[in-house]
Amino acid sequence: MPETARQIADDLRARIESGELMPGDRLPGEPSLVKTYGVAKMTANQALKILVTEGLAVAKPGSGTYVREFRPIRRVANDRLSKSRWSSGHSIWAADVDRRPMATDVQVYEAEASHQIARLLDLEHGSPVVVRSRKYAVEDRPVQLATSYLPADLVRGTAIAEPNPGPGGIYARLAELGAEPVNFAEELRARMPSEDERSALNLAAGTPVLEICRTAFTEDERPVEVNQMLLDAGSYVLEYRLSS
Amino acid sequence: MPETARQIADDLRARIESGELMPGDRLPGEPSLVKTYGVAKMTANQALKILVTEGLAVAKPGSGTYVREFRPIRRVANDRLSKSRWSSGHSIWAADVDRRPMATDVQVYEAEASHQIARLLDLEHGSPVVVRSRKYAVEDRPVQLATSYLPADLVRGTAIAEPNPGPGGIYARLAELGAEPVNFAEELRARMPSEDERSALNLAAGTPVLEICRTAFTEDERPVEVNQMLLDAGSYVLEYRLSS
DNA sequence: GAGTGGTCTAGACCACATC
DNA sequence: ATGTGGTCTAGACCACTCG
Repeated sequence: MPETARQIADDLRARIESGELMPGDRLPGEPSLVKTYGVAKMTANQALKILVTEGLAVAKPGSGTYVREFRPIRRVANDRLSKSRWSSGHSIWAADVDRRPMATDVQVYEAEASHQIARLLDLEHGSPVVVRSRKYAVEDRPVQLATSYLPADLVRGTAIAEPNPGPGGIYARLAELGAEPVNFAEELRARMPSEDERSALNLAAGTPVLEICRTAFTEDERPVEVNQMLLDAGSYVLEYRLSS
Repeated sequence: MPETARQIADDLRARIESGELMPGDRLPGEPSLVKTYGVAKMTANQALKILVTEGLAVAKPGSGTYVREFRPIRRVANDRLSKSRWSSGHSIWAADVDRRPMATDVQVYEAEASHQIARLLDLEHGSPVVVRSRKYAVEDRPVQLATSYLPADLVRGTAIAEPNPGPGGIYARLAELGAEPVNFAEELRARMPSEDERSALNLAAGTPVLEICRTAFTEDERPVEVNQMLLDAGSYVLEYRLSS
């Protein structure tokens, strides 16, 4: 009778999806599964691990394995300017709107542009760039890493090169420099995190990350900022609004 | 000496990230790891499985475990109308532009709107909707599932209720009905797939999915279509362009 | 202290690939 | 026919949490 671990996982998954086991509930433990299914302890362990890697459950050593909860943050890409006329409110996933990530651990320094960054910013390889690296957290839980790159020749000596760029953020400062960003291109991808990323974001196993690379352009199509973001996919729902 | 499986996985991961092992290369097999690390076979198995669930490797039973390749398709959300002035070409991830997904397995039928769909389409719960379900594939590999819902009162009896909606697709037909979609809202989320989804998309373990729910609105802000998509995250890079 | 998940071993059988 | 990954067992030790 092989395939046992998967079948146990299937059983438990069905009980989760049917609503019998609700988010936050404790799943049957390993000893319980050993008894009810007549399998070895390690098989029971693997069955639970399947649910964990699927993102359906979270293991708390010493306590139990629990059905995962999903309470995402809503990130509206067109936030700054869209008057959000059509379709505000018609959302498919419930999300806490009021929980807003706060920036922590801001680090600012100057470095040489990598090939990739240089290409995106229309710079020579090795040109100096100001790097702004920061972590965002909600209720002490990290949810996003972000690193911005700006041409050093443009922003050196301004508030943009300081940890706190002042009211309105770096975009307000860029506008004051005559380089207001008005167009944005976002490239987006989902994947599993590396070990480093998993520990930095304190991710449970089975949680993917959303990798976003946003380039900001001025009115005359000059790239002035590249922002590389890494989001905990279990904490975010992204929203985009597009018009013809 | 516990933590062995993770350490072996760390070693192999480092060799992948350093470029010593390239995409498509074969990783050391279980017997090899048993010898070089002096561990039990199952520990070697788990080490390889860690890399698989991280999406870094693909196991081919009977053959070996290989470094995964990433050759995404580019999906430009603003495709239809953006003149793509600023920043075409400045992309961060290499992507095959010419590989375009083709629709297969188109199914069209009428059903009653669920709570969710009814709310998004501004309909009464249980109102009739036309459902268009289809699968997209590239070179015989499935990459996307999509299901569209449209008010049956609007589209019943038109080409939209046929498997092949004709040139220009259903949006051209909607325009002919005086309900041309001009505004779109996309909600997006990444997560691990269910078993059903994994088999439908033929996903390797360790591959997340991108879940997109797009609502299309007419000029007078009336929702006329809800399209729920499920993308193989290992096959896609999404691009969005935003303007002030 | 009792219970939990996490991990490892040593050995076994299977289905499948490749040759 | 050989080698591969996939899985299971039975028993063991650990670190942790909880009452």
